[in-house]
Amino acid sequence: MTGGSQLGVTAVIVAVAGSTPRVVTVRSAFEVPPAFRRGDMLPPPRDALPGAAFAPERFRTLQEGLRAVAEELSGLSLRYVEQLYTFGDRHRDPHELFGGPRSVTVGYLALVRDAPTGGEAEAAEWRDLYDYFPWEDWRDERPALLDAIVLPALRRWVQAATGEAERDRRQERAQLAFALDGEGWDSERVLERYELLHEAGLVVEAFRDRELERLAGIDPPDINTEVRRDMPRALGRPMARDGRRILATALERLRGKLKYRPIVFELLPPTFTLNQLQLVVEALSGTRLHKQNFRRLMISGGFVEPTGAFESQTGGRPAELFRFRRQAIHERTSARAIPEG
Amino acid sequence: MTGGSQLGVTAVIVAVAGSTPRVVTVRSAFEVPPAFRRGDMLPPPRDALPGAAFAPERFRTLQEGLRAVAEELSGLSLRYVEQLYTFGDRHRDPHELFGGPRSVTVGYLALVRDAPTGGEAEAAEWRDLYDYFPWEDWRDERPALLDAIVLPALRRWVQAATGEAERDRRQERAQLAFALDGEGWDSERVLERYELLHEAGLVVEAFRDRELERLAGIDPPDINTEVRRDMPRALGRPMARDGRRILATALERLRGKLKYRPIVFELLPPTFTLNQLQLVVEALSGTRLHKQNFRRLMISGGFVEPTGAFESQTGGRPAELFRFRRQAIHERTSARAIPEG
DNA sequence: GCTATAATTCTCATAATGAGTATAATACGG
DNA sequence: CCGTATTATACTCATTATGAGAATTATAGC
Repeated sequence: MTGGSQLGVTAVIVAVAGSTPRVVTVRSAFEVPPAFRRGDMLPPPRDALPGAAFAPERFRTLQEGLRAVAEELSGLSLRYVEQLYTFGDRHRDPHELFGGPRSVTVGYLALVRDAPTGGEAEAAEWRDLYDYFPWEDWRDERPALLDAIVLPALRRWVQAATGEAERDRRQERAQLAFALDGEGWDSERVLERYELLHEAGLVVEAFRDRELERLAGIDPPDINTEVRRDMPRALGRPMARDGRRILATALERLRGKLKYRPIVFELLPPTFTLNQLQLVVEALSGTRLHKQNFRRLMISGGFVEPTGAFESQTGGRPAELFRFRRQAIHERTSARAIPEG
Repeated sequence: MTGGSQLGVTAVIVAVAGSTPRVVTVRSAFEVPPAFRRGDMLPPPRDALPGAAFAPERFRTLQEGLRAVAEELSGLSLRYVEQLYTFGDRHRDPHELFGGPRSVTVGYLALVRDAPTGGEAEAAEWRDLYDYFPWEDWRDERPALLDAIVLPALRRWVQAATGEAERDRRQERAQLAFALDGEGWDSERVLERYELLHEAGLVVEAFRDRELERLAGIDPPDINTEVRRDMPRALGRPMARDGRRILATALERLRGKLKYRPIVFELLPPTFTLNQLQLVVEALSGTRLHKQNFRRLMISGGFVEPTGAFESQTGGRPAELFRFRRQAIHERTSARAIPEG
């Protein structure tokens, strides 16, 4: 059809265990056909997002196709599923470089309750989300690698621009995404940051993509590759294909939605303490929240109601168990769902 | 090629002329192959959203493909383009009913400055957005057709449910989308409302879809069809295929985004009065805003700055011309972009 | 100069927010 | 049984944001 494009679905399946946000990954297939392999290549990334070709004859909707992928892969039945974005850039799948069709995939975000630990299905593995984006976790402190690695490298990248106009553009983008001058980090700009790092040659994928283009006989445009073989993974764990781009899109959407829709509850058991709830929100937003104000917003905002039961394994005063108020979805639509401080 | 699916792109191109929100439509092709046509069919809807099959060999990205569609169609060069959603439900394109492949389309929202009136390109036409969703325009008053037609019909639909559980589900959905009991209309739930009307058989498309399934020899599930040939278009102007669903998705996104990102400015000339700005926001949000507070938010929120020039064709005191402050994008990310009252 | 019209500025009560301090209920070591 | 550490929960307060409206200003047309 249409000169060959292949449609698939890709899942970003997220859970939070305690205060660790986790995502399902599978082992990646080798990205380079045997005929093109060479001995000195970067090892292929082990992690990929679960996905499959979309089979229209089997499924009434794309989302059904996605649910099937998740079930077949890990036995997980997804609670909350939301379409994210459709990725169709040229060469997003390396197979296209070696004669394959254009690969287009519809990315989905799915939320599940906690992570079934340990011995689950074959290839599926849960990984810490921040392994892929260490610069996004500001819960304990401003991530050290920002000042140690990212910002200096970005400044060099800005300076290395040819022409003043291009330098200004780079400066503005770096400022907006990474708050170069220290003020104004926007926790939601996850995708913008990842794409900037890719463009500046600071993630392993940038190096790999260039190498693949060379192998395929395309002369890649010369990008600034700070990343060498000897410093792989300095900026987060890589993923196969454009996996990290899709993952960044998911985290960005999640952080944005958290603020005005009560979706955290999809990640929690039926009853929970306010502290558990807060830890989950913090895990995803990557920031710390003011405990008392968080509690105030949840209760007076009508998001939760007390059950009367208590949890006493707290180490201090027992905490009351709450449940989500489903009617909250109806009321006060423009209510914020998490406070700032 | 995974059992045959056809990938396309579809554009929702929006402009606002004065206080009228408009969208580009093209003439629709006949939806039923000649061999299946019958004399007593509903006339095919004249309006369709512009779109085309995606040609991967021509375009590096899906968005490039979309821009090309828009240019070839109307000579429009799009200022602002945003991917909306990918539509891939079975039978969304009637051709699939008659042996065609599954049709999947990536919908885009595009904003352009004003509408080039009159003699534009071949098939393209600008139409009032609210022709398709008359129940969404609350600027002058609560739309009369809500109480006259929609709510009574929805109540009948709720009552007609088989089984109490299903009735409760319908009741809750109708309440959430249309504020059945009078309180709590949420201007953002555009898609939910359209889909509910479709499911309740209150838009012409519901009738048409059933008719098409009959023609194709599929026995359609019996839905409640309030809509008859003799009352077509009572609930808005129909569109070919799932055009109105895509359009509803676009309006919903637009209304949502308006609240926290300064995108209105994409629709305005470089300088404008605050009244013009307000009229455009109102045109899209479908509500009236408090003039003084709107002004306060725009100025103190840093979205606009005065130019010193004035517009004197106002009929009263001349209004100062303002321009958009691009830096506003950087500052205060969580700032609201329109006030409530 | 008077009037109609619309833009603009100001005022004010109320609610929401950010940041604390104070108090309550448990476990545990002595 | 008491004191202490620990965590949950309640309460306070200053500041800002919001919704609503009155008052003032600048034009056009008679």
